[in-house]
Parts: sequence; C-alpha cells; structure tokens
Amino acid sequence: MPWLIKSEPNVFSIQDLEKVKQEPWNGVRNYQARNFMWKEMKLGDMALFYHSNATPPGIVGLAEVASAPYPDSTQFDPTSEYYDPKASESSPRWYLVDFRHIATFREIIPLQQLREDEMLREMMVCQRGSRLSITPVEETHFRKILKIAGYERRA
DNA sequence: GCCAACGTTGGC
DNA sequence: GCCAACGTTGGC
Repeated sequence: MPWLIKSEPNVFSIQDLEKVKQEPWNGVRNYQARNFMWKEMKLGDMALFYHSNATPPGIVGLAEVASAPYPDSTQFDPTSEYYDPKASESSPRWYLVDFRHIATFREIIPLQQLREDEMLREMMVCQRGSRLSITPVEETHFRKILKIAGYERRA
C-alpha cells in the first residue's frame, strides 16, 4: 500500500533524505502513525514525501520503506527531545521503519493543487484539520500524483 | 469512563 | 502570529 509521510523541511527535508539516502523515521509520537509503521508497512512500500509547515506545503518526492519495524532509539535517550520516560528497552513504546530516497520531484505539487483536483482532494492530507503525519494513500491517487510529477508509466 | 484543560500541528 | 482541529492527560 502506498503512504504519505509528512516532514517539516526545516527539520528534515527531501533534500536531506536524498543526501543521506536512508533514514530511520524517528520522533513519531502518535499511536495511529506508529501502528502504520509497526503493523502495516511492508518492505518496498512507496511513500509520498510531504513538506508541512512549508511555503507552500506539498508533495516533494518519493521514498520507499527500507526496513522492518524496530524500536525508535530516541525514546530511550534522556537527552533527546523525543525521550519517553514511560518507555524502556524491555518494553518499547515507539516503533519505526527506515525510508530510502527514491526521487525528488522537479517541482513541488502544492497542497492547493491537490485540493483543486476532484479526485485528489479526497486524500487525507487534504482534509481540514488533518494532523496525522503518516497516512495511507489510495493506489489511484498515488498513480495520479506520479503522473503529475512526470513519472508516466510506459505501456 | 467522562470530559475539561492543555499542548501540538499546520495551514493561512 | 493566529487559531481551528485534534490528541493526550489527569482529576473525579
């Protein structure tokens, strides 16, 4: 299943992912988002990379799930801003997967453009007040976005 | 188990 | 910087 992952570019951008190639998706502290990574994501699943709190906000690239789920190490680190005192090595609370960079789009696909599209405006990221940082994406929506980004599938 | 208070997200 | 929407916390 395709996914959409949000990141604030001033924290971690698609350019950062392109540079490091692969990154543990740490710092997620929402149970629904955690469960997607822990229980639902499969190795090789595609993920649209979305810049939030950006000007403009929008989809900027493509990544893929590059690991099985494992505990987010930042939950055990008291010096981390993601430290969780209720978690322990013997009973971790937060799990994550790695994402690998696939592509950086030549142009951002702005949120506004998604909302103007009759089909794409159904996406969770387009819903008012949607704050979930990881959301599943419909196959049809995923394919349309790749097409908009210029990744036309050959016959 | 309810729900008010609070903190965070994220578009604008 | 504003504020609506949402998730979490904690008293009861």
